[in-house]
Amino acid sequence: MTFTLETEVGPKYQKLKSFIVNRIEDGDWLPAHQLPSEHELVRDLKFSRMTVNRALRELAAEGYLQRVPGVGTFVAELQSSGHFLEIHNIADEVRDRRHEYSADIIINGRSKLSTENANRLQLSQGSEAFHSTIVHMENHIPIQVEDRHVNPAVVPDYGLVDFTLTTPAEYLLKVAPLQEVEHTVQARMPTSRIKKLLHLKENEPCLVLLRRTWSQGKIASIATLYHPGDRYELSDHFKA
Amino acid sequence: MTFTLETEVGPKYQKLKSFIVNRIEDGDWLPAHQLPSEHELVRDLKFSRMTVNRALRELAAEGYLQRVPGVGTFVAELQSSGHFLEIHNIADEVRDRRHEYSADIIINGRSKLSTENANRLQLSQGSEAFHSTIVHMENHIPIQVEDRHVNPAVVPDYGLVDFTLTTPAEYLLKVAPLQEVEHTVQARMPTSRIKKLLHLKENEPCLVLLRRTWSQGKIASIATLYHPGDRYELSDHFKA
DNA sequence: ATCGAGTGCTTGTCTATACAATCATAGATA
DNA sequence: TATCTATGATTGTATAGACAAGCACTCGAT
Repeated sequence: MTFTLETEVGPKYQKLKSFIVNRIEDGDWLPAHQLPSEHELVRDLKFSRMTVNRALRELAAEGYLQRVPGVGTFVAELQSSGHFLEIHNIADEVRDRRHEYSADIIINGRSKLSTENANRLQLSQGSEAFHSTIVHMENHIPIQVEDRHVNPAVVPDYGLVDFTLTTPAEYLLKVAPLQEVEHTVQARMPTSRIKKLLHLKENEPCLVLLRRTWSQGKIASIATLYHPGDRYELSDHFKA
Repeated sequence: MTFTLETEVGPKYQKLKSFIVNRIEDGDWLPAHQLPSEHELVRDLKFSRMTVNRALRELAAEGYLQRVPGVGTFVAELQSSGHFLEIHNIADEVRDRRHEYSADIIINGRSKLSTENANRLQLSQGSEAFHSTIVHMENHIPIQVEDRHVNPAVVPDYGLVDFTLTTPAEYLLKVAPLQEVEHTVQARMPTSRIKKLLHLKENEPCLVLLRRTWSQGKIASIATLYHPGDRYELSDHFKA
Protein backbone atom coordinates (compact mmCIF):
# COMPACT_ATOMS: atom_id res chain seq x y z
CA MET A 1 0.00 0.00 0.00
CA THR A 2 1.23 3.49 -0.76
CA PHE A 3 0.18 6.66 1.01
CA THR A 4 0.25 10.28 0.00
CA LEU A 5 1.04 12.52 2.89
CA GLU A 6 2.05 15.47 0.75
CA THR A 7 -1.10 17.41 1.43
CA GLU A 8 -0.59 17.29 5.19
CA VAL A 9 1.26 20.00 7.09
CA GLY A 10 3.51 20.19 10.11
CA PRO A 11 6.02 17.74 11.50
CA LYS A 12 6.21 14.22 10.16
CA TYR A 13 4.45 12.48 13.04
CA GLN A 14 1.63 15.04 12.71
CA LYS A 15 1.31 14.40 8.98
CA LEU A 16 0.90 10.71 9.62
CA LYS A 17 -1.61 11.38 12.40
CA SER A 18 -3.70 13.67 10.20
CA PHE A 19 -3.59 11.20 7.35
CA ILE A 20 -4.84 8.37 9.53
CA VAL A 21 -7.54 10.49 11.16
CA ASN A 22 -8.70 11.53 7.71
CA ARG A 23 -8.89 7.90 6.57
CA ILE A 24 -11.01 7.10 9.61
CA GLU A 25 -13.27 10.13 9.45
CA ASP A 26 -13.79 9.76 5.71
CA GLY A 27 -14.87 6.20 6.33
CA ASP A 28 -12.08 4.68 4.25
CA TRP A 29 -10.95 2.74 7.28
CA LEU A 30 -13.81 1.32 9.30
CA PRO A 31 -13.66 0.20 12.94
CA ALA A 32 -11.59 -2.98 13.39
CA HIS A 33 -9.68 -2.26 10.18
CA GLN A 34 -6.08 -3.31 10.69
CA LEU A 35 -3.46 -0.70 9.94
CA PRO A 36 -0.09 -1.47 8.40
CA SER A 37 2.47 -2.48 11.00
CA GLU A 38 5.06 -0.01 12.18
CA HIS A 39 7.65 -1.87 10.14
CA GLU A 40 5.60 -1.53 6.96
CA LEU A 41 5.00 2.17 7.58
CA VAL A 42 8.70 2.68 8.17
CA ARG A 43 9.44 0.96 4.89
CA ASP A 44 6.77 2.76 2.85
CA LEU A 45 7.10 6.25 4.32
CA LYS A 46 10.83 6.14 4.97
CA PHE A 47 10.21 7.55 8.46
CA SER A 48 12.10 6.18 11.42
CA ARG A 49 10.21 3.76 13.59
CA MET A 50 10.17 6.16 16.57
CA THR A 51 8.35 8.71 14.45
CA VAL A 52 5.77 6.21 13.25
CA ASN A 53 5.45 4.88 16.77
CA ARG A 54 4.75 8.32 18.18
CA ALA A 55 1.97 8.95 15.69
CA LEU A 56 0.28 5.63 16.39
CA ARG A 57 0.79 5.85 20.14
CA GLU A 58 -0.76 9.30 20.33
CA LEU A 59 -3.73 8.30 18.19
CA ALA A 60 -4.27 5.32 20.48
CA ALA A 61 -4.22 7.66 23.48
CA GLU A 62 -6.73 9.91 21.71
CA GLY A 63 -9.03 6.97 21.17
CA TYR A 64 -8.76 6.64 17.41
CA LEU A 65 -6.75 3.45 17.41
CA GLN A 66 -6.41 0.36 19.50
CA ARG A 67 -3.04 -1.32 19.69
CA VAL A 68 -2.42 -4.90 20.77
CA PRO A 69 1.16 -5.95 21.47
CA GLY A 70 2.16 -8.83 19.28
CA VAL A 71 -0.92 -8.50 17.09
CA GLY A 72 -1.31 -5.16 15.43
CA THR A 73 -2.98 -1.76 15.30
CA PHE A 74 -6.68 -1.38 14.61
CA VAL A 75 -9.22 1.38 14.10
CA ALA A 76 -11.10 1.70 17.39
CA GLU A 77 -14.83 1.19 17.74
CA LEU A 78 -16.84 4.39 17.63
CA GLN A 79 -17.24 5.91 21.06
CA SER A 80 -20.77 6.64 22.11
CA SER A 81 -21.15 10.32 21.48
CA GLY A 82 -23.61 10.87 24.28
CA HIS A 83 -26.30 13.48 24.31
CA PHE A 84 -23.95 15.83 26.12
CA LEU A 85 -22.07 16.69 23.00
CA GLU A 86 -25.16 17.87 21.29
CA ILE A 87 -24.62 21.39 20.20
CA HIS A 88 -28.15 22.59 19.95
CA ASN A 89 -29.09 24.44 16.86
CA ILE A 90 -30.70 27.69 17.81
CA ALA A 91 -32.65 27.91 14.57
CA ASP A 92 -34.26 24.53 15.11
CA GLU A 93 -34.94 25.40 18.71
CA VAL A 94 -36.84 28.50 17.72
CA ARG A 95 -38.77 26.63 15.04
CA ASP A 96 -39.61 23.94 17.58
CA ARG A 97 -41.37 26.66 19.51
CA ARG A 98 -43.39 27.43 16.35
CA HIS A 99 -41.80 30.83 16.18
CA GLU A 100 -40.15 32.54 13.28
CA TYR A 101 -36.38 32.32 13.08
CA SER A 102 -34.27 34.94 11.33
CA ALA A 103 -30.67 36.12 11.48
CA ASP A 104 -28.72 39.33 10.91
CA ILE A 105 -25.18 38.92 9.65
CA ILE A 106 -23.08 41.69 11.16
CA ILE A 107 -19.62 40.47 10.25
CA ASN A 108 -18.45 37.71 7.94
CA GLY A 109 -14.83 37.82 6.90
CA ARG A 110 -11.28 37.01 7.71
CA SER A 111 -9.03 39.06 9.94
CA LYS A 112 -6.04 39.04 12.22
CA LEU A 113 -6.71 37.62 15.68
CA SER A 114 -6.29 39.52 18.90
CA THR A 115 -3.72 38.11 21.28
CA GLU A 116 -6.40 36.69 23.53
CA ASN A 117 -8.30 35.01 20.73
CA ALA A 118 -5.10 33.63 19.21
CA ASN A 119 -4.30 32.05 22.57
CA ARG A 120 -7.76 30.62 22.94
CA LEU A 121 -7.53 29.14 19.44
CA GLN A 122 -4.00 27.89 20.13
CA LEU A 123 -2.72 29.71 17.08
CA SER A 124 0.39 31.83 17.00
CA GLN A 125 0.29 35.56 17.54
CA GLY A 126 -0.76 37.50 14.48
CA SER A 127 -2.46 34.55 12.74
CA GLU A 128 -5.57 35.13 10.72
CA ALA A 129 -8.88 33.40 11.21
CA PHE A 130 -12.42 33.62 9.97
CA HIS A 131 -14.65 35.88 12.00
CA SER A 132 -18.41 35.97 11.98
CA THR A 133 -20.88 37.88 14.10
CA ILE A 134 -24.51 36.93 13.79
CA VAL A 135 -27.62 38.05 15.65
CA HIS A 136 -30.20 35.28 16.02
CA MET A 137 -33.82 36.42 16.23
CA GLU A 138 -37.02 34.82 17.40
CA ASN A 139 -40.07 36.58 15.99
CA HIS A 140 -37.72 39.42 15.05
CA ILE A 141 -36.61 39.84 18.67
CA PRO A 142 -32.87 39.30 19.17
CA ILE A 143 -32.21 36.35 21.46
CA GLN A 144 -28.52 35.65 20.92
CA VAL A 145 -25.43 37.33 19.52
CA GLU A 146 -22.97 34.78 18.23
CA ASP A 147 -19.42 35.98 17.81
CA ARG A 148 -17.22 33.27 16.36
CA HIS A 149 -13.63 32.78 15.24
CA VAL A 150 -12.87 29.74 13.13
CA ASN A 151 -9.51 28.06 12.56
CA PRO A 152 -8.89 28.10 8.79
CA ALA A 153 -6.56 25.10 9.10
CA VAL A 154 -9.53 23.00 10.18
CA VAL A 155 -12.36 24.65 8.27
CA PRO A 156 -10.85 26.27 5.16
CA ASP A 157 -14.17 27.08 3.46
CA TYR A 158 -15.88 28.83 6.35
CA GLY A 159 -15.70 32.13 4.53
CA LEU A 160 -17.84 30.86 1.65
CA VAL A 161 -20.86 29.80 3.71
CA ASP A 162 -24.16 31.65 3.34
CA PHE A 163 -25.36 32.14 6.90
CA THR A 164 -28.84 33.14 5.81
CA LEU A 165 -29.32 29.49 4.83
CA THR A 166 -27.44 27.63 7.52
CA THR A 167 -26.14 28.58 10.98
CA PRO A 168 -22.42 28.42 11.74
CA ALA A 169 -22.97 25.65 14.31
CA GLU A 170 -24.88 23.64 11.73
CA TYR A 171 -22.17 24.07 9.11
CA LEU A 172 -19.34 23.29 11.50
CA LEU A 173 -21.01 20.12 12.72
CA LYS A 174 -21.23 18.96 9.15
CA VAL A 175 -17.68 19.68 8.01
CA ALA A 176 -15.73 19.27 11.27
CA PRO A 177 -16.87 16.28 13.32
CA LEU A 178 -16.97 17.17 16.97
CA GLN A 179 -14.31 15.68 19.13
CA GLU A 180 -14.36 17.72 22.25
CA VAL A 181 -16.26 20.70 23.64
CA GLU A 182 -15.51 23.15 26.39
CA HIS A 183 -18.07 25.47 27.89
CA THR A 184 -17.64 28.34 30.28
CA VAL A 185 -20.41 30.57 31.55
CA GLN A 186 -20.05 34.13 32.72
CA ALA A 187 -22.27 37.00 33.67
CA ARG A 188 -21.10 40.28 32.17
CA MET A 189 -22.26 43.77 31.60
CA PRO A 190 -22.65 44.09 27.85
CA THR A 191 -20.48 46.32 25.73
CA SER A 192 -22.43 49.07 24.03
CA ARG A 193 -22.29 47.12 20.79
CA ILE A 194 -23.82 44.00 22.33
CA LYS A 195 -26.32 46.08 24.26
CA LYS A 196 -27.55 47.61 21.04
CA LEU A 197 -27.68 44.31 19.16
CA LEU A 198 -29.66 42.53 21.90
CA HIS A 199 -31.92 45.54 22.61
CA LEU A 200 -30.89 45.48 26.26
CA LYS A 201 -32.18 47.93 28.80
CA GLU A 202 -29.97 50.17 30.85
CA ASN A 203 -28.11 48.21 33.53
CA GLU A 204 -29.21 44.82 32.20
CA PRO A 205 -26.50 42.16 32.43
CA CYS A 206 -26.03 39.45 29.86
CA LEU A 207 -25.24 35.81 30.12
CA VAL A 208 -22.14 34.87 28.17
CA LEU A 209 -21.40 31.35 27.04
CA LEU A 210 -17.86 30.70 25.83
CA ARG A 211 -17.59 27.60 23.73
CA ARG A 212 -14.54 25.94 22.23
CA THR A 213 -14.82 22.98 19.91
CA TRP A 214 -12.12 20.53 18.90
CA SER A 215 -11.87 18.62 15.66
CA GLN A 216 -9.03 16.66 14.11
CA GLY A 217 -7.10 17.17 17.32
CA LYS A 218 -7.11 20.92 16.85
CA ILE A 219 -9.33 23.71 18.05
CA ALA A 220 -11.86 24.26 15.28
CA SER A 221 -13.61 27.33 16.59
CA ILE A 222 -14.19 29.57 19.55
CA ALA A 223 -17.60 31.12 20.01
CA THR A 224 -18.88 33.75 22.38
CA LEU A 225 -22.66 33.62 22.77
CA TYR A 226 -24.40 36.54 24.41
CA HIS A 227 -27.91 36.16 25.85
CA PRO A 228 -30.13 38.62 27.63
CA GLY A 229 -29.60 37.87 31.30
CA ASP A 230 -33.16 38.10 32.46
CA ARG A 231 -34.45 35.34 30.28
CA TYR A 232 -33.86 31.79 31.38
CA GLU A 233 -31.23 30.04 29.37
CA LEU A 234 -29.03 26.99 29.51
CA SER A 235 -31.66 24.98 31.24
CA ASP A 236 -30.75 21.46 31.91
CA HIS A 237 -32.64 18.59 33.44
CA PHE A 238 -31.11 15.35 34.41
CA LYS A 239 -32.56 12.11 35.69
CA ALA A 240 -30.38 9.62 37.52
CA MET B 1 18.23 18.64 43.23
CA THR B 2 17.90 14.89 43.68
CA PHE B 3 14.80 12.85 43.18
CA THR B 4 13.75 9.47 44.49
CA LEU B 5 11.80 7.54 41.93
CA GLU B 6 12.35 4.18 43.57
CA THR B 7 8.83 3.96 44.93
CA GLU B 8 7.30 4.36 41.48
CA VAL B 9 6.44 1.43 39.27
CA GLY B 10 6.38 0.65 35.58
CA PRO B 11 8.57 1.90 32.76
CA LYS B 12 10.97 4.75 33.34
CA TYR B 13 8.95 7.45 31.64
CA GLN B 14 5.97 6.41 33.75
CA LYS B 15 7.98 6.61 36.95
CA LEU B 16 8.99 10.14 36.13
CA LYS B 17 5.40 11.06 35.22
CA SER B 18 4.04 9.66 38.49
CA PHE B 19 6.72 11.41 40.46
CA ILE B 20 5.90 14.77 38.91
CA VAL B 21 2.14 14.34 39.26
CA ASN B 22 2.65 13.45 42.92
CA ARG B 23 4.72 16.60 43.49
CA ILE B 24 1.95 18.67 41.93
CA GLU B 25 -0.96 16.97 43.66
CA ASP B 26 0.79 17.04 47.03
CA GLY B 27 1.26 20.76 46.60
CA ASP B 28 5.06 20.60 46.66
CA TRP B 29 5.13 22.21 43.24
CA LEU B 30 2.59 24.98 42.85
CA PRO B 31 1.30 26.39 39.56
CA ALA B 32 4.00 28.35 37.68
CA HIS B 33 6.74 26.43 39.46
CA GLN B 34 9.57 25.81 37.02
CA LEU B 35 10.71 22.22 36.63
CA PRO B 36 14.31 21.20 36.04
CA SER B 37 15.23 21.32 32.37
CA GLU B 38 15.39 18.14 30.34
CA HIS B 39 19.15 18.36 30.42
CA GLU B 40 19.21 18.51 34.21
CA LEU B 41 16.82 15.58 34.51
CA VAL B 42 18.95 13.57 32.11
CA ARG B 43 22.00 14.29 34.25
CA ASP B 44 20.34 13.60 37.62
CA LEU B 45 18.24 10.59 36.69
CA LYS B 46 20.63 9.11 34.15
CA PHE B 47 17.71 8.64 31.74
CA SER B 48 18.13 9.41 28.07
CA ARG B 49 16.68 12.70 26.93
CA MET B 50 14.03 11.01 24.78
CA THR B 51 12.69 9.26 27.86
CA VAL B 52 12.56 12.45 29.90
CA ASN B 53 11.07 14.26 26.93
CA ARG B 54 8.29 11.72 26.59
CA ALA B 55 7.32 12.05 30.24
CA LEU B 56 7.22 15.85 30.10
CA ARG B 57 5.51 15.94 26.71
CA GLU B 58 2.73 13.61 27.84
CA LEU B 59 2.18 15.53 31.07
CA ALA B 60 1.90 18.72 29.03
CA ALA B 61 -0.69 17.04 26.78
CA GLU B 62 -2.57 15.92 29.90
CA GLY B 63 -2.65 19.49 31.16
CA TYR B 64 -0.33 19.13 34.14
CA LEU B 65 2.55 21.05 32.64
CA GLN B 66 3.06 23.93 30.28
CA ARG B 67 6.17 23.94 28.13
CA VAL B 68 7.64 26.98 26.41
CA PRO B 69 10.36 26.42 23.80
CA GLY B 70 13.51 28.26 24.73
CA VAL B 71 12.29 29.00 28.23
CA GLY B 72 11.37 25.98 30.30
CA THR B 73 8.71 23.70 31.73
CA PHE B 74 6.23 24.92 34.31
CA VAL B 75 3.41 23.54 36.43
CA ALA B 76 0.18 24.53 34.68
CA GLU B 77 -2.62 26.50 36.26
CA LEU B 78 -5.25 24.21 37.68
CA GLN B 79 -7.88 23.37 35.14
CA SER B 80 -11.37 23.52 36.54
CA SER B 81 -12.76 20.30 35.31
CA GLY B 82 -15.97 18.67 36.15
CA HIS B 83 -19.37 18.51 34.87
CA PHE B 84 -22.12 21.01 34.89
CA LEU B 85 -24.42 18.51 36.43
CA GLU B 86 -22.04 17.22 39.00
CA ILE B 87 -23.02 18.53 42.33
CA HIS B 88 -19.63 19.74 43.23
CA ASN B 89 -18.66 20.33 46.76
CA ILE B 90 -17.38 23.84 46.90
CA ALA B 91 -15.34 23.24 50.05
CA ASP B 92 -13.42 20.37 48.44
CA GLU B 93 -12.99 22.39 45.29
CA VAL B 94 -11.37 25.21 47.21
CA ARG B 95 -9.16 22.80 49.15
CA ASP B 96 -8.16 21.12 45.88
CA ARG B 97 -6.78 24.48 44.87
CA ARG B 98 -4.71 24.47 48.09
CA HIS B 99 -6.63 27.44 49.34
CA GLU B 100 -8.32 27.96 52.66
CA TYR B 101 -12.02 27.27 52.80
CA SER B 102 -14.31 28.98 55.29
CA ALA B 103 -18.00 29.75 55.53
CA ASP B 104 -20.22 32.39 57.09
CA ILE B 105 -23.64 31.20 58.17
CA ILE B 106 -26.06 34.05 57.65
CA ILE B 107 -29.33 32.22 58.15
CA ASN B 108 -30.09 28.76 59.47
CA GLY B 109 -33.64 28.13 60.55
CA ARG B 110 -37.15 27.22 59.56
CA SER B 111 -39.65 29.64 58.15
CA LYS B 112 -42.74 30.08 56.02
CA LEU B 113 -42.10 29.93 52.30
CA SER B 114 -42.82 32.72 49.88
CA THR B 115 -45.36 31.92 47.18
CA GLU B 116 -42.67 31.60 44.55
CA ASN B 117 -40.49 29.29 46.61
CA ALA B 118 -43.49 27.18 47.64
CA ASN B 119 -44.30 26.71 43.97
CA ARG B 120 -40.76 25.81 43.11
CA LEU B 121 -40.67 23.25 45.94
CA GLN B 122 -44.12 21.97 44.93
CA LEU B 123 -45.43 22.54 48.44
CA SER B 124 -48.73 24.20 49.28
CA GLN B 125 -48.96 27.90 49.97
CA GLY B 126 -47.98 28.81 53.50
CA SER B 127 -45.94 25.66 54.15
CA GLU B 128 -42.80 25.84 56.19
CA ALA B 129 -39.35 24.72 55.12
CA PHE B 130 -35.77 24.89 56.32
CA HIS B 131 -33.90 27.91 55.07
CA SER B 132 -30.14 28.39 55.08
CA THR B 133 -27.99 31.15 53.65
CA ILE B 134 -24.27 30.56 53.63
CA VAL B 135 -21.37 32.54 52.20
CA HIS B 136 -18.55 30.32 50.97
CA MET B 137 -15.10 31.84 51.10
CA GLU B 138 -11.79 31.04 49.44
CA ASN B 139 -8.88 32.57 51.34
CA HIS B 140 -11.48 34.72 53.12
CA ILE B 141 -12.75 36.13 49.84
CA PRO B 142 -16.44 35.38 49.22
CA ILE B 143 -16.90 33.26 46.11
CA GLN B 144 -20.47 32.02 46.44
CA VAL B 145 -23.65 32.82 48.29
CA GLU B 146 -25.79 29.74 48.72
CA ASP B 147 -29.43 30.37 49.52
CA ARG B 148 -31.29 27.12 50.07
CA HIS B 149 -34.76 25.93 51.00
CA VAL B 150 -35.12 22.32 52.04
CA ASN B 151 -38.26 20.21 52.11
CA PRO B 152 -38.69 18.94 55.69
CA ALA B 153 -40.74 15.98 54.47
CA VAL B 154 -37.63 14.65 52.71
CA VAL B 155 -34.85 15.86 55.02
CA PRO B 156 -36.35 16.23 58.52
CA ASP B 157 -33.05 16.80 60.34
CA TYR B 158 -31.67 19.57 58.13
CA GLY B 159 -32.08 22.08 60.96
CA LEU B 160 -29.66 20.21 63.21
CA VAL B 161 -26.67 20.20 60.89
CA ASP B 162 -23.56 22.18 61.82
CA PHE B 163 -22.60 23.94 58.58
CA THR B 164 -19.20 24.91 59.88
CA LEU B 165 -18.28 21.23 59.60
CA THR B 166 -20.11 20.12 56.47
CA THR B 167 -21.68 21.97 53.57
CA PRO B 168 -25.39 21.62 52.80
CA ALA B 169 -24.66 19.91 49.48
CA GLU B 170 -22.45 17.40 51.25
CA TYR B 171 -25.08 16.65 53.88
CA LEU B 172 -27.93 16.37 51.39
CA LEU B 173 -25.97 14.01 49.17
CA LYS B 174 -25.48 11.78 52.18
CA VAL B 175 -29.02 11.67 53.54
CA ALA B 176 -31.06 12.16 50.35
CA PRO B 177 -29.74 10.14 47.44
CA LEU B 178 -29.92 12.17 44.29
CA GLN B 179 -32.56 11.17 41.84
CA GLU B 180 -32.89 14.09 39.54
CA VAL B 181 -31.38 17.53 39.15
CA GLU B 182 -32.49 20.65 37.33
CA HIS B 183 -30.22 23.56 36.61
CA THR B 184 -30.93 26.98 35.25
CA VAL B 185 -28.38 29.70 34.73
CA GLN B 186 -29.08 33.41 34.72
CA ALA B 187 -27.17 36.64 34.74
CA ARG B 188 -28.62 39.14 37.17
CA MET B 189 -27.83 42.38 38.83
CA PRO B 190 -27.42 41.52 42.50
CA THR B 191 -29.73 42.75 45.20
CA SER B 192 -28.01 45.02 47.69
CA ARG B 193 -27.83 42.13 50.16
CA ILE B 194 -26.05 39.83 47.72
CA LYS B 195 -23.86 42.65 46.54
CA LYS B 196 -22.67 43.22 50.08
CA LEU B 197 -22.12 39.54 50.83
CA LEU B 198 -20.07 38.94 47.66
CA HIS B 199 -18.18 42.23 47.94
CA LEU B 200 -19.32 43.18 44.45
CA LYS B 201 -18.37 46.44 42.80
CA GLU B 202 -20.88 48.94 41.53
CA ASN B 203 -22.54 47.73 38.35
CA GLU B 204 -21.04 44.22 38.59
CA PRO B 205 -23.46 41.50 37.51
CA CYS B 206 -23.59 38.11 39.13
CA LEU B 207 -24.03 34.66 37.75
CA VAL B 208 -26.97 32.87 39.30
CA LEU B 209 -27.38 29.12 39.27
CA LEU B 210 -30.80 27.81 40.25
CA ARG B 211 -30.71 24.18 41.28
CA ARG B 212 -33.54 21.84 42.21
CA THR B 213 -32.83 18.34 43.46
CA TRP B 214 -35.26 15.44 43.66
CA SER B 215 -35.13 12.57 46.11
CA GLN B 216 -37.70 9.94 47.01
CA GLY B 217 -39.85 11.22 44.19
CA LYS B 218 -40.18 14.63 45.81
CA ILE B 219 -38.29 17.87 45.52
CA ALA B 220 -35.71 17.76 48.27
CA SER B 221 -34.31 21.24 47.98
CA ILE B 222 -34.09 24.37 45.88
CA ALA B 223 -30.88 26.34 45.90
CA THR B 224 -29.92 29.68 44.47
CA LEU B 225 -26.18 30.05 44.05
CA TYR B 226 -24.76 33.50 43.39
CA HIS B 227 -21.29 33.94 41.91
CA PRO B 228 -19.35 37.06 40.99
CA GLY B 229 -19.89 37.39 37.27
CA ASP B 230 -16.38 38.30 36.27
CA ARG B 231 -14.79 35.13 37.54
CA TYR B 232 -15.08 32.06 35.41
CA GLU B 233 -17.48 29.55 36.78
CA LEU B 234 -19.36 26.49 35.68
CA SER B 235 -16.61 25.32 33.45
CA ASP B 236 -17.35 22.19 31.59
CA HIS B 237 -15.21 20.02 29.40
CA PHE B 238 -16.32 16.96 27.48
CA LYS B 239 -14.36 14.54 25.37
CA ALA B 240 -16.05 12.44 22.76
C1' DA C 1 -5.09 -36.11 18.57
C1' DT C 2 -2.81 -33.27 22.05
C1' DC C 3 0.59 -30.77 24.06
C1' DG C 4 4.71 -27.95 24.06
C1' DA C 5 8.71 -25.68 22.29
C1' DG C 6 10.36 -22.86 18.93
C1' DT C 7 9.94 -19.12 15.55
C1' DG C 8 8.68 -14.90 13.61
C1' DC C 9 5.95 -10.80 13.74
C1' DT C 10 4.10 -7.30 16.46
C1' DT C 11 4.17 -3.51 19.83
C1' DG C 12 6.62 -1.28 24.02
C1' DT C 13 10.49 0.86 25.72
C1' DC C 14 15.15 2.86 26.00
C1' DT C 15 19.47 4.96 24.34
C1' DA C 16 22.70 8.15 21.96
C1' DT C 17 22.92 11.55 18.75
C1' DA C 18 21.69 15.25 15.78
C1' DC C 19 19.69 19.42 14.12
C1' DA C 20 16.02 23.06 14.23
C1' DA C 21 13.23 26.65 16.39
C1' DT C 22 12.36 29.71 20.14
C1' DC C 23 13.53 32.78 23.70
C1' DA C 24 16.25 35.64 27.12
C1' DT C 25 20.16 37.98 27.89
C1' DA C 26 24.57 40.12 27.51
C1' DG C 27 27.41 42.67 24.78
C1' DA C 28 28.49 45.50 20.76
C1' DT C 29 27.10 49.30 17.98
C1' DA C 30 24.98 53.58 16.45
C1' DT D 1 20.26 55.93 25.40
C1' DA D 2 18.41 52.93 22.22
C1' DT D 3 18.89 49.24 19.04
C1' DC D 4 20.85 45.48 16.89
C1' DT D 5 23.46 41.05 17.25
C1' DA D 6 25.62 37.09 18.94
C1' DT D 7 25.32 33.45 22.20
C1' DG D 8 23.66 30.07 25.16
C1' DA D 9 19.83 27.58 27.17
C1' DT D 10 15.66 25.25 26.31
C1' DT D 11 12.27 22.64 23.99
C1' DG D 12 10.68 20.16 19.47
C1' DT D 13 11.56 16.82 16.25
C1' DA D 14 13.90 13.06 13.75
C1' DT D 15 17.01 9.02 13.22
C1' DA D 16 19.18 4.33 13.81
C1' DG D 17 19.74 0.80 16.65
C1' DA D 18 18.75 -2.31 20.47
C1' DC D 19 16.32 -5.38 23.61
C1' DA D 20 12.00 -6.91 25.93
C1' DA D 21 7.38 -8.71 25.94
C1' DG D 22 3.07 -10.45 23.96
C1' DC D 23 0.85 -13.22 20.55
C1' DA D 24 -0.12 -16.55 16.69
C1' DC D 25 1.39 -20.10 14.25
C1' DT D 26 4.05 -24.23 12.90
C1' DC D 27 6.05 -28.34 13.75
C1' DG D 28 7.72 -32.06 16.31
C1' DA D 29 7.23 -35.24 20.28
C1' DT D 30 4.17 -37.83 22.87
